[in-house]
Amino acid sequence: MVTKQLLKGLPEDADLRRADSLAREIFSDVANKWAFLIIEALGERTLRFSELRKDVEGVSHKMLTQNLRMLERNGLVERKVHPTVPPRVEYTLTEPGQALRATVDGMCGWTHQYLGHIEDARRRFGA
Amino acid sequence: MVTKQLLKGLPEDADLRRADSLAREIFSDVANKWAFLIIEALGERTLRFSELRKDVEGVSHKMLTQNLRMLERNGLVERKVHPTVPPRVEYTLTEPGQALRATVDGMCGWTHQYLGHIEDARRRFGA
DNA sequence: CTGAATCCGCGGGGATACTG
DNA sequence: CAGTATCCCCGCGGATTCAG
Repeated sequence: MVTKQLLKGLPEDADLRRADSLAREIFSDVANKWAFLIIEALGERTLRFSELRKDVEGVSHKMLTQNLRMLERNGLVERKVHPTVPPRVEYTLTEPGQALRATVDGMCGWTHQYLGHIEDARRRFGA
Repeated sequence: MVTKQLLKGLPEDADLRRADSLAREIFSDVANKWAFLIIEALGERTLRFSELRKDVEGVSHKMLTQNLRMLERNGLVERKVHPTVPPRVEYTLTEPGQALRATVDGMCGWTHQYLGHIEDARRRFGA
């Protein structure tokens, strides 16, 4: 199983362990609510900071910048600054970002599909 | 786009809004690092609490219980208690859980595939 | 408009101890 | 072994301010 190797750090070899720890780090970075919502919001579009702020409901100024920096650092979004006044900054998913979006979309679909199941489960759990 | 409706709460109709807010809630619950790692660890296997604790590296006792409760509440994992002594509790992914695992697996694959890209991006960002 | 920096409160989350 | 409860602290994350 590919994921076992990815996530569990078999102590075979120094390089493998490095890659593995890096992978876990990336995983921790990206597997968070805001990152997902941002990726989803971007989709195939290019959006400005302020537009993202509106689209990603409930995100604070700070969290948005923070996550955008993180995504940029990992090469998931590209940040393009237009040196106008007032400044205009646009964010776009890179190819790796697009690839991950497929996963996020999958999760959105999943949520839709199982909304009913989940509501039921919650009712049952309430007891 | 299905996800837009899912994540942005179009104010059409009361039921739609309810479903949407629920969806966002679920999304917030599940889109977190520990939940993903737990789902990944469970895979097709059934694991005991202590086994999970070992497999999901770095998770604390508290976080594990907390996330397991959450996943159980949402019907993603089934919790089976064997009334023996000492007690034995086993966790298994339900069908919805399995379905979501496909997504999580996708993300693991993605991480593998783009490890190189990401390392490069980080180096570039360092400047 | 974008974003860095600062302040600060609250809660996430670890450690520990205790029950069944 | 599994789970709950308590304590406590650090850091997330919101609000605000200042800069470019």
